[in-house]
Amino acid sequence: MHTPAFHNHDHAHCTGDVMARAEEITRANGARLTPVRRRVLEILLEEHRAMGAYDVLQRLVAEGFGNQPPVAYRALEFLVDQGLAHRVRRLNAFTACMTPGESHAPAFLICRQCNAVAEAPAEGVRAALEAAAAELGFVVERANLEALGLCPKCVAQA
Amino acid sequence: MHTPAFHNHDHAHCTGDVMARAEEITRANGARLTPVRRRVLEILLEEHRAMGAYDVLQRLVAEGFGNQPPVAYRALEFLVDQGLAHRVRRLNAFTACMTPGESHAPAFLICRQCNAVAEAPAEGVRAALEAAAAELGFVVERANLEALGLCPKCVAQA
DNA sequence: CTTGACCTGTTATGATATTACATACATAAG
DNA sequence: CTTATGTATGTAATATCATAACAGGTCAAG
Repeated sequence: MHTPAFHNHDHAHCTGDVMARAEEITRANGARLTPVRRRVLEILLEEHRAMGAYDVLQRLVAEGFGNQPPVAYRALEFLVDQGLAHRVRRLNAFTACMTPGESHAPAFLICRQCNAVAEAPAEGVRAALEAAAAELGFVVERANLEALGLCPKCVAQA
Repeated sequence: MHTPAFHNHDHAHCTGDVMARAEEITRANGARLTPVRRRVLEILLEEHRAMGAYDVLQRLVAEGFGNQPPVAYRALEFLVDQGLAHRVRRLNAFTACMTPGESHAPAFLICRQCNAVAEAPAEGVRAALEAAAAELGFVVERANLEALGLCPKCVAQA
């Protein structure tokens, strides 16, 4: 499961918003939100969880798109490049970005008990990371911030 | 290449130190630093860079250890569990930890130009991450902090 | 010296990701 | 309108990374 912050929300509404933002962003970047790409983003939003490339591919096949891995990987890579999706490396998976265009470098909180994944706002974390990098003269362009631990529910149980 | 902080240092010396610390740490944890495990750690220290499991395996084979992937993966997993090595997910690779036993949750700085990897001290980053997680009631146990960007040399060139 | 826990080796397979090339489509220049 | 150009898609083949399952070996405690 992928929740924006371990609580419920108006799902259909947020999906519509994000797709609209996606249109704007890609247009602004001079990129094309083609059918496969759009569909992959919709799938990520619908499923609302971290999905493997092959999971996405299965859905695409069922809808008549190409059935080879590159079809999924290319669309996913495009979405990540546009800031519309994120790659969660710990899970070999991808999720739709819930706040495209805004504060980037979110942190992902992954529950080792129930596998829930939440996207946490991480401006402060990014700032700290850039500061630490700057100490060494390193310029950060992108970051993967992933934490493994226990979500609120599983903390309560334990 | 894996450098501790994008600059030179006394390599043989740091390797010896780390091995000694490794002995202490595993003994303290009631774990056994067996020949394969010790050798894998030495290999990581010698090569001084992020190595894939299969790279490590090749070295092991050449030295008469088992030649199947689990041999490498198990030793590497052990070292990671003991805090003697880190997994860099972005590279599907592992590196020896340069400061075992100390401040953990280092951040990795990966140069997209020359592929150098540096381990940066990241207490501040970890603190910020834990704070952000705490906001959502999430308890962080482990974290992968990986930044992609440009190292000092490559910044200078550009 | 036997038991139980853990470590190692091996087989087999699964899961993830990319390279290379062919085809199709969009856009803009002629 | 046609052609040239860049970009996107489809497909085959393969590379790379990782784990499950089981057999045999080692070691220390009782």
